[in-house]
Amino acid sequence: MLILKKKTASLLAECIKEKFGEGLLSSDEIFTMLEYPPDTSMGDIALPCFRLSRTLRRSPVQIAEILAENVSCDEFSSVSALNGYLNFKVNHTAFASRVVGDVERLGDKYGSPMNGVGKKVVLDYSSPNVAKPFHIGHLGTTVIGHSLKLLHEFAGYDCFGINYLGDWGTQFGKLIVAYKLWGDKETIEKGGVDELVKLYVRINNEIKREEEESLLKDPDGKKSSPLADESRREFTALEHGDEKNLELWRWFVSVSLEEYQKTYKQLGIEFDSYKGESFYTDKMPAQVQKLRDMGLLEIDDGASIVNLDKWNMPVCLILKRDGSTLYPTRDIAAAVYRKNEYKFDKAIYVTSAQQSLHFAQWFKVVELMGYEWHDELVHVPYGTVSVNGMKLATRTGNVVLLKDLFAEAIERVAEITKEKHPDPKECLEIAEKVGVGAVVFYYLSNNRMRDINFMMEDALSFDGNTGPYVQYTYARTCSVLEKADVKGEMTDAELSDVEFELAKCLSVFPERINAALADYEPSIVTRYILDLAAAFNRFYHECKIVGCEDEKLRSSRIALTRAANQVLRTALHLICMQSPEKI
RNA sequence: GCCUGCAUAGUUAAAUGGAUAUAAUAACCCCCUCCUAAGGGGUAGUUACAGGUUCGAUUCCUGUUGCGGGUGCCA
Repeated sequence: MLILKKKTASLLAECIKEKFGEGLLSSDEIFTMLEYPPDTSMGDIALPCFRLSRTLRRSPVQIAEILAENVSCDEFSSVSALNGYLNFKVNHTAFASRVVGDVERLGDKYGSPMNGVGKKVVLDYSSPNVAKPFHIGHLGTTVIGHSLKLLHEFAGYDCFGINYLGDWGTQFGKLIVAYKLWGDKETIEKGGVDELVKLYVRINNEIKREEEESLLKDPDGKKSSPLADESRREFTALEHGDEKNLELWRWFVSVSLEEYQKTYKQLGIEFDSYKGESFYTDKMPAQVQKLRDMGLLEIDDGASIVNLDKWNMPVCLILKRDGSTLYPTRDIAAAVYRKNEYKFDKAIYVTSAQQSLHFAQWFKVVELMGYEWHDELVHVPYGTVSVNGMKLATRTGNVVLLKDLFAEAIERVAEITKEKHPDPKECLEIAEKVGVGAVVFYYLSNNRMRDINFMMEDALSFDGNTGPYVQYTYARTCSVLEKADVKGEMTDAELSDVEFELAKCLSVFPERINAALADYEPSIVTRYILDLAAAFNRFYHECKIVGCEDEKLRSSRIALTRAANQVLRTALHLICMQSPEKI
């Protein structure tokens, strides 16, 4: 469709030159004015002539009429004027042949803009905190991040996915203390992260209790807790390389990671690096020193800050009063390390929109430090998740673990699947793809900036605009192709509207991919998939494919089905979904 | 206070400044002797408010209201 639009634009530019005079409008200008009519009965491509009215000094209606009479080409079956719009109807058969031919020729590269070749992108996403629950709140960064990675790979970029694990900080002091007091190796090896979380929650409660007690004893004094003090000591020991604590820490990390891997595996996600916060601890002092040397640091109330008044932002804290580092410090050090190590052309950070200010601040600091690559840093924020209308809160227990969510989805799907697929192994395989896919699809349907209210019933439903619907459609294309007697290729058989609409939908895929990349917006792909699935299903219902008696038409229809199959598979992959051949 | 995001059928969501604002869902009604009914078709129902820019505004600007987030020693 893109090519046709370009061709239309140059055709129009020439015609305008001829009828209205030299140098009025370039082909590129006209191209941006072309659009798709809301109703296909009007046409397939349209040029609104209102803006032309001033430069061409005629009424829009007249312009449309003049152009309609003077533009023609064999790609169009008709060119007509209507209310100031110039409408082009595309020749069905020729157009479909070309589109299907493109898909056939390019295969799983069809739709790729290929503008990332030779460039490198690092993506920072998912990044759960070790020994804390991996819950539904992490779904956004995980699937948006991975989808963006896949999209960039599709565009030819060399991609590097980083899971910036929250694997450092005072919580490990607490965990070490809790483990020494109440922990038990076997229980944790068996229970995994859940057991670590239990220990963490328990010690936090204990600390809170101790602090309250201390206040009761001495209402005017500072609250104190021996356990908290002990935790700080243990973390300091860890920082200083205490071998015993290091060993425990490594173990906590590996236990957590092992469990996260299971979820990642269900999603088909692999990371290229798991370098977490701990990795960058020794890389911060150099950056702090650089800030100091450049005179960017100010001491305010004992803390070291970078003043950002000029940019209408609050100060960026670099060092606490006690000299310890903060989140921005680590992010800056990590960015510098990654630039040197991976030589990225773009670094993408996928986090909740709550962190938008934080990113704006440290991006600015990086700029002030004179790193010329500051404009290669991109923050991709997304809206807050709530579940069934309630905010996520560990305290109130409104926390849904990702593994539980997926398990629930898989179980529900299996209920239906087992009727069609009695073999338990096959049933489970399908249920896993469809169950996980349902959740992912539901999440990625939304514009990422919108706050999402995760309604369990909707996320796990199978009707309408859902993951199961599109996967089912994909399986349907597979089933048709399996039954087809010939490979199928486009012929000169006359095509009806539904067939043409399907071809049109296929032709628009590259444009949607471009839009998704430009906006860092996977939901554009998700919505495209729905359009394509709907177009295919209508085609499927109205047209007999393998049973079609006209040999030429059958061949064309099979070819169309194969093209739909290819594009659905490509698109599903780009939003982290599997393409089951049977459902 | 300041900064920032969001506001569309009962509900969840679409709509590069363009034509009659799309879908899904819930409700009602059709379609399996037919390539997978997790499907297709039909009926009914929407742009928070007030201005402005424009030939034209759901879209851009200003203000109001409502909800969310951020705002110096958490990440």
